[in-house]
Amino acid sequence: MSDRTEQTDAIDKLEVWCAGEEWCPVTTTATLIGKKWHPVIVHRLLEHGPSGFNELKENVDGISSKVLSDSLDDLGEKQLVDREIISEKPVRVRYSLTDHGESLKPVIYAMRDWGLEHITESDDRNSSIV
Amino acid sequence: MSDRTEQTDAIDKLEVWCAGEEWCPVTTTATLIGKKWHPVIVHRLLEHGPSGFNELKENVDGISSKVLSDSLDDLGEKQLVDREIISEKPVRVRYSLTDHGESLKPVIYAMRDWGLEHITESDDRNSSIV
DNA sequence: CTGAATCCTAAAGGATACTG
DNA sequence: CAGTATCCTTTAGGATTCAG
Repeated sequence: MSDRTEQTDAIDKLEVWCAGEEWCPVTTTATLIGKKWHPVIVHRLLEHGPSGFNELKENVDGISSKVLSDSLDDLGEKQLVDREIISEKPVRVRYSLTDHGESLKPVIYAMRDWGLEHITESDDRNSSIV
Repeated sequence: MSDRTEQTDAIDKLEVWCAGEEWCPVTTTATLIGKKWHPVIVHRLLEHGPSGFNELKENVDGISSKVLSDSLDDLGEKQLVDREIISEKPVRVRYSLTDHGESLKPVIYAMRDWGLEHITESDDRNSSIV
């Protein structure tokens, strides 16, 4: 209902965070996804689409319930991820990216691409990425 | 001299970090620049080119000496930033991006672009990015 | 000017167990 | 299935001071 209000709050927080300088767009983004698991979670949601809790946990791999839960809360507050209850009994939930979250695609994919290139570099030492 | 060795070490660390899964390129990148100030530091070096310590500190703005120093050490270990002493007396140092660090440009710029778009949204509430 | 050394606090992350 | 609740450890970050 009052999702406009919540969003405004989130944006206010950002402005505070970026104060001290003629605010920095890089910092803005870093603040949102600069947690250990955030980029991976967003990536998995981009790749696999809307997912249940445990499904997501499997895909992320290595994350504990608590941390995943915390991370999803945080991503929710930041309007990047949406949580939808799709069944009461048994409880079934579906996490998906909001439009806002979806818009991070270029960032996440840039990260993915960089990772791809630079790990390859170690396997394939003679590749000349230069 | 043995910079090849150091680089191999850094990459080994990454591989360890990414173990537990058929390694994840997103995580790889997140591990490297997923610290509070790392993206900003790299960004400033991209924008302003090679910089002295205090110059960099000014450009980053809001960071303490200790944290900047720690961050630069870390970025150095990861072969993203190079440190060069250009004068002994008085001590003058120049930090610059390695090729490796320079290659992060698309990632950092993707972050910057996202930040630009999504803060504008708050100033200019009626803009329809949709 | 360029940091290193200390000390401290807050926050993030993780292990484990349990619940509706 | 989808979490919460605890508890604990680690680490990041920050303030301040000192030094080459």
